Amino acid sequence: MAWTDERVETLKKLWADGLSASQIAKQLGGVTRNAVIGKVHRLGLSGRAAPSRPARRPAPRPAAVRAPRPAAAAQVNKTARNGTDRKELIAQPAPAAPPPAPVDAKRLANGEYATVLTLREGMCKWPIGDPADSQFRFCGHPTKPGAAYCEAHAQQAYQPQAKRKRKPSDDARAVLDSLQTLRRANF
DNA sequence: CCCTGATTCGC
DNA sequence: GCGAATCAGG
Repeated sequence: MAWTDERVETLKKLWADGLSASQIAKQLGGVTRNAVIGKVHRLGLSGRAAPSRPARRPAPRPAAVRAPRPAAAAQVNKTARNGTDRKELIAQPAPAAPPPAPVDAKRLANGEYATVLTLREGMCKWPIGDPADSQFRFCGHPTKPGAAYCEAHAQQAYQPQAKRKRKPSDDARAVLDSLQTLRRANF
């Protein structure tokens, strides 16, 4: 992607607006943040009014002492690095409904609870109780093929990040609720 | 680890 | 001139 007059103007404006090089690169498209920074320097735009952080100016490294860059290794890494740089952000769906209450552990055919020794594929691996306690066991309810947890605990385990945004007081209540649930399960 | 800008140098 | 690789740091 060439630096057309229009793209250069956009670059100048966004840079003056205080956007970071990576943000400008995303907005322009077809360039990396390195390309943007390189262009900024060639245009003589480096050094802005109010960057989020002042750019430090350390002592320049002596070129003669600097280790040579391995060109071959650079080529190998190019694809992966570009893939990382161009990664697009995907909009997150709306938060899910609150998770259901935890389930009681399932008893096995012999009346015991699932332990680390008896837990099998297809059994919910949700831990219940203190792992150091002899009463420690696993949920043990059936899972979908390949799933680590039963439906209820899967919802508990895989909550969207967004819906965890609550008031601190609510978080404290959730902790107390969890402790009471554990007590009920163990004693 | 995420991110920031700065610099070098092969192309 | 361009920008990937790298550096130096928050």
